[in-house]
Amino acid sequence: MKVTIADVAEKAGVSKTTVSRILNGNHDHNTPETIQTVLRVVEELEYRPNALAKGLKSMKTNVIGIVLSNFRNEFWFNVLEGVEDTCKDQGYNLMICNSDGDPKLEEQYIREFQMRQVDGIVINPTVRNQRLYEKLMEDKYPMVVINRKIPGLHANNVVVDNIKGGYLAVDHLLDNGRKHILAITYKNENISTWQERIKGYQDALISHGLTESSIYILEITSLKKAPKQIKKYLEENPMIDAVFSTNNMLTLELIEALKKMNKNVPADIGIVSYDDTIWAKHINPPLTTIKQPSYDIGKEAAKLLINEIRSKEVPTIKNIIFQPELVVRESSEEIE
Amino acid sequence: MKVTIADVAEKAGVSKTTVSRILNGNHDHNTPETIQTVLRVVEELEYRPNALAKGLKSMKTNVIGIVLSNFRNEFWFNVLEGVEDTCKDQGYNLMICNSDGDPKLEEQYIREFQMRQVDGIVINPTVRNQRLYEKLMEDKYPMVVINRKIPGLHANNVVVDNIKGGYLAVDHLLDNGRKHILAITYKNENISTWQERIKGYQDALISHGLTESSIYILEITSLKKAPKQIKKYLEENPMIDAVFSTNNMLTLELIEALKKMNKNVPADIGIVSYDDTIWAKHINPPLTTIKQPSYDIGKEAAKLLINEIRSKEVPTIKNIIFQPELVVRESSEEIE
DNA sequence: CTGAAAGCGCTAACAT
DNA sequence: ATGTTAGCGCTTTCAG
Repeated sequence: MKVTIADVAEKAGVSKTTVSRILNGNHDHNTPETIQTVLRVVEELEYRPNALAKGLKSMKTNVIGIVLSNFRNEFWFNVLEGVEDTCKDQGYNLMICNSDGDPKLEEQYIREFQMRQVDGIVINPTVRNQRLYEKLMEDKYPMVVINRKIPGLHANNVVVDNIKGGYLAVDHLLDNGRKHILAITYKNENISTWQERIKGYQDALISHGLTESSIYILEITSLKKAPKQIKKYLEENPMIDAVFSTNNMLTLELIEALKKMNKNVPADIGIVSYDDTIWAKHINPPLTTIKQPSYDIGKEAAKLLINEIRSKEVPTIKNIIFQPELVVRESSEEIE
Repeated sequence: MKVTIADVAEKAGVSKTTVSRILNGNHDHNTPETIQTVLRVVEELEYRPNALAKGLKSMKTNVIGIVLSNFRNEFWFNVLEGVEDTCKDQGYNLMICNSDGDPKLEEQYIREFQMRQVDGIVINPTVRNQRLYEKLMEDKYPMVVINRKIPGLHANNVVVDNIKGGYLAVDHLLDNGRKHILAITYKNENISTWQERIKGYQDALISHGLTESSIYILEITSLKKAPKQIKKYLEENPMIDAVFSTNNMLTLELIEALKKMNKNVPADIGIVSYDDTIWAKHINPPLTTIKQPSYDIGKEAAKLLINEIRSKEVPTIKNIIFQPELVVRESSEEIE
């Protein structure tokens, strides 16, 4: 049978109140002997407080929920690691789920988090549940939005400067003599990240004196079909001499396509990819990438959230923007 | 303010019991009108049952915990995806944490899970908390051990046949004309996985008529130092013409080392790696790998666990062994 | 310095 | 067909 606080109290010959107080560090006014006894009995009985009962009273669970949109990308694991580390340090546990980009699922998971009295949530939003997001804000439910921005929502936000990322990538390619740069994106969703990366792409073109006619954008809708789509596009646009890939999984498919076309990287086509994954430098040729501080994103997001949860007054909304970084390798090498 | 079942009951003009019954589907004996009214009020008030209170009564939380030992390996993400999918289907939520191979942390996390009344746990054990594991079994705490075996523990277990994996890899290399095969392992822990893979390696050597003198094993203790360690070993043992890498992250370092030594793969050194990661086929050259059904491991483990949680009688302990698969690519190509 | 008692939100006998 | 009541295990006034 489960041992409860009553069992401890009885065996120690004190009241539940006393046990509770001692276990929660409110023993300013307890006899050292009482404390000793209680702690000993707790040991003997291997008493573990029931967090459910505790939470029911205090309405705090010390659990935070995180809704991701994807379990397939290394990026998210680094983010998770950051969140986990912070949670561990601060005494929180993590409930994790994956909306898989589905707004229905996202809503369901958030509801479940709320029912479970999760203290707050970190979310990479599908950006398709505007009413829900607004409701959460109205209810002052502690929340941190990561990676994407929700248009018109004044919420805690931890993102990377994606315009900058796109700019860095394309500016670098142009500097290295590339003239006709194709940008490829994954999934046609209303998602700020790749739109901003494309914005950066365009900014770079403009700042190098290029015009609209130099804009080449290909939207990939499915990873499986990607190699074919890319191949087709490159055949139809033979002037392309570089590709800016806004997604690291997509880059692998791009390379596949180029291999099939017998195109050489970087001689024929230069590449800059997004996210400095563990394999980026081992690919042939080693990839130039835009590196995002994924671990720090997770770490900061969790800190921000826990801060908001703990603060008594209404906390100020914070907007943290991390800077991406260009990591130069062979795939974007200079051509004359 | 939070709306509770009492608020709903009052506004609907019925008792809490009635609301509870209707919300939980026990409305065999309720007037259709009552049901209507209650559901309407629930809508209006946006009532969400408090899972904490519910759990406190029923001593079931519909949460399962999972303790991983690592967030850095793609393998685990696939496992997680499998677990998640099953949980979603079965109405469970997931609490995830990362022991990082540290037995202290592992113990702490399991304790927290228990305090939170998590219904059961899936664990990739550090295999260093024997007493704890035994205690969990004695307490009949629903548990499924994945990926590794805990010596002497008769627990639910979902693993891949690692001996087979090692055998497949090395048998293949020998068939393709390799004579001196080095096996590299990561971390010197008491861990069944790589020990078994090494066992398979040895079995393959023996079945090809080779003796102890053909055994080459290198234990890497740190990923960072791996390239140097490997380089040194290969220089000291120039007869080596193939490497069986028991860990996919290690393979990347191996390739790094070979690159520095100007060794050609597969001409000079053949490679078989473990885990068919997304990048394996995009590496130069494309890697021959041992593929593990990681998603299915997660899926089965979760099913097994939920089964045990739900079964009334004492459930039989199950031991599921998945078979690995050899995926042949260029890195292990035949030599004369 | 310690205890009694109320109550967090919900469910489930046990009435009616 | 519905309501009353007694807890689940814990914290927290309020009293002593």
